[in-house]
Amino acid sequence: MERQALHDNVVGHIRDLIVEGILPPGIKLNERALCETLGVSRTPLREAIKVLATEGLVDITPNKGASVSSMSETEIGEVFELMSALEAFSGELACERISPEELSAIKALHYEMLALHARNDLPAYYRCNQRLHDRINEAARNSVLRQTYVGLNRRLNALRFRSNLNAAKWDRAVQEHGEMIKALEARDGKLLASMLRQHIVQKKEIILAELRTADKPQAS
Amino acid sequence: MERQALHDNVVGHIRDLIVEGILPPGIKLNERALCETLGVSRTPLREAIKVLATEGLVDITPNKGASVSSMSETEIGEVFELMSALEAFSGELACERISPEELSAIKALHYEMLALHARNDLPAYYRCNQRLHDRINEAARNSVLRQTYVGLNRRLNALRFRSNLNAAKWDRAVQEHGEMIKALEARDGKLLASMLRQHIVQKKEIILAELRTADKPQAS
DNA sequence: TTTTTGTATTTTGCATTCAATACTGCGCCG
DNA sequence: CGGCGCAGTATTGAATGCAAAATACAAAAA
Repeated sequence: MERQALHDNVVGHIRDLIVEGILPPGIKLNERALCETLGVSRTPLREAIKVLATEGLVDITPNKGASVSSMSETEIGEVFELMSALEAFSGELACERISPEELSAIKALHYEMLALHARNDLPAYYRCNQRLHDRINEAARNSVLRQTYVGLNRRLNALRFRSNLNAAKWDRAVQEHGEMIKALEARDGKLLASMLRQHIVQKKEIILAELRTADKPQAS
Repeated sequence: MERQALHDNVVGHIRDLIVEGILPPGIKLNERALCETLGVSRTPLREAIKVLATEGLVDITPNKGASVSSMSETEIGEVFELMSALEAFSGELACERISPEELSAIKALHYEMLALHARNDLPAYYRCNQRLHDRINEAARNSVLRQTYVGLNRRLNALRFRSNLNAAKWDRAVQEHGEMIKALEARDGKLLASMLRQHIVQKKEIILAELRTADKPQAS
């Protein structure tokens, strides 16, 4: 194993632990414990934590240590809001730049999602959905946009809201996807952009509403 | 001075050196030298470098050290492209959320810019311009958007293209600003967004063209 | 003269060590 | 009985030390 790989691996490893939900939001990161888990000393580990903090996945409190970032409701809303703009912009660019092969791949994913919807397999549907949006983002052919998108997406994934969509909303999301694919095929950038934006805003509303109903009962 | 402040100060300090152009793109960051300049040991310095690398201001080559990031022409174009979307979105949100005071402040900046334009003071105009766009971005009231915007802006500022706009283009930019202010006053989000986007795309074209003419002569 | 190769020096990456701050738990006092 | 203070411990932040890699340089051979 190369020498520098160590540091980057540590970043990637901890990031995975966070995004996979193994390290849930708010949990304290004990340096010593993580060192033993990852088999490295504190120096590279601390470097990794600083990096993850700049990525927004970790919060550092001076002299008190680091913890997995737990976003406030408003911050979650803000991330979704920005995501809506990035998705919309991705869609618009994708309409100009997508290749036939990429379009086919996206259509294939869409059909896969139709199947998963019919089969009522929500987790697989989510994974497929993520991949589809990723493909659109990649089709925009802008690596800076891509980086930004991926970074924000990780912050959201770290929160692990696998919302259990009710049937009506799921149906609607599927239908929206269908229309979005049509717009992409027609290379109608403006239309796709506005649909994607609306789609994400919708998602934001659903998840924020769910967060509120999930928190309130505990308080009462 | 607090204990943790040290690390963050190191990040801020080096970042300033880069954004101010004291450390120009491509230059190698000698750890030992920087340690002496900043009066810290290598540990916090290296942490800072890793952070700056995640911010995109520094490139790290394994076992070879760090250097101030020098973007390719395509990458610069990509950053501008994303900026155009962020500015547009900021404008749209600002139209919904801006306070009368914020609007007044922006109008004041605009008038200041008119004066500077008349006085032909380009550097001051640029600073004012930057502040105006910052204010719009802040008026969008989305801290995540703000963070992303600031980060990208720093990467561009590090490149230090203080382009010496010809009169016609400068006039045009000033006029566009006037129209943008009108749209903001009218709370016409869609209009402001499209204008801002066009404005930044314009800026991108100007700067990329200038980069090409600045590079080609050296090669020939 | 140019290239190549072997060595010395520098520089990077990581581990360890040291200092300072925060937490814990126990006794003491109110 | 409960709150407060103080010692002890743990944990964080930074400096130092050490091994591996890269660079620089010089001498020798083509």
